[in-house]
Amino acid sequence: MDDKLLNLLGAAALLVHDRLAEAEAAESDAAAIVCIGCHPGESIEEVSRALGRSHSATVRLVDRLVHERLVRRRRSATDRRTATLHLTAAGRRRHERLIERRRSAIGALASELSPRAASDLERSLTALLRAATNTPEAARRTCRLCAESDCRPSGCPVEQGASGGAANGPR
Amino acid sequence: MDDKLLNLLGAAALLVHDRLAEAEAAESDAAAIVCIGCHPGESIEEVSRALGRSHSATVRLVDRLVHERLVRRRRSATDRRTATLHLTAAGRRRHERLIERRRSAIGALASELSPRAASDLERSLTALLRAATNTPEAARRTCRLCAESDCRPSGCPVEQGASGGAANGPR
DNA sequence: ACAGATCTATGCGCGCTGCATATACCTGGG
DNA sequence: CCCAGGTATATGCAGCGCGCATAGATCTGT
Repeated sequence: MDDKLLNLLGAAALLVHDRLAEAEAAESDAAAIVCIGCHPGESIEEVSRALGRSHSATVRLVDRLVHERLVRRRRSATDRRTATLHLTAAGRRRHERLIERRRSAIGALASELSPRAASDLERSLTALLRAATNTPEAARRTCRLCAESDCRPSGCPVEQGASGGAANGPR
Repeated sequence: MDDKLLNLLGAAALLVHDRLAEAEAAESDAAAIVCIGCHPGESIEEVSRALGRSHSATVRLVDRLVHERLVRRRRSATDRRTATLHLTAAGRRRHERLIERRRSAIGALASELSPRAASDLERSLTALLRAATNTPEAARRTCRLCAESDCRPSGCPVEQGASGGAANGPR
């Protein structure tokens, strides 16, 4: 395996991450908004696994978002221990804004690519993501900031990898 | 521009970042070790710019590393305000270990790729990194975790982008 | 020689974290 | 029916790393 490729991959990941951080579209709060926005009704426990944070950290995180009137926390009807989380109208607007910022931050990078380079990149990243994702949990984690509506129609390679099948899910 | 590609790029960056974080080879302390290891004698101010942290945060960071006997802080002979930073022997060992962890974390991802996909990825990432880097400062920042010895021999696209030229630096 | 810039260092308060624990609730075995 | 063990949320606590504001030392140009 080519050591230079490893550096390129690491550097590119860092570059993308930095640009997202500048756009305030990276990590924690943003991921929670996206997570709750795409999967309404999930519990704190589920969100904490998708975010890779401890349960208590997620509790405080949700506290903050509730305090900012972005998230509503209700008790489940069927299991009165668990909370069900939903975005408020303001939360949905924030979600939209996050997706938009993410799109433009990454778009600013990708727009420099030639069509040829773009299709090379899409093919090779698809292979990388599919191979690296084994479980649905890992898929949730990897896609925790994605705009799912952009990916789903043409098939998310992360989810495909997670479902174990080679191409399009279990047969 | 294809919105799906944006998601793929964002997800892959997150995946790589998470794997590096698990390997404790991401951010702050690690970046400082690599930074000082590759550019011995630099000042706290220079390191803080490469890391993208405030000056005071970098002072405390260096304090910690000095306290762990990984870094030596001396005063410059020519400018007695500035500190010159160097790794100790233990620091160099840590540097080696970090590079090794990073290599294996990213290698575990990249090793799944077919030779064809790997060369596609290398070409397209090279284009991406070159286009996204305009200044030497940005290059330092993007490469703050790289194993420079792996990249330099065959030309780092980040540095080439930073030096302003289209291909191989200014003519 | 003095003013302003530059570099390092520190006091302070804040925000987020994980650990340990408390409380509430569900589930299954007797 | 009741109780033990598991699960989910919430909270007290202490620690860490951060940035802001500022102090002190040193350089540079006029």
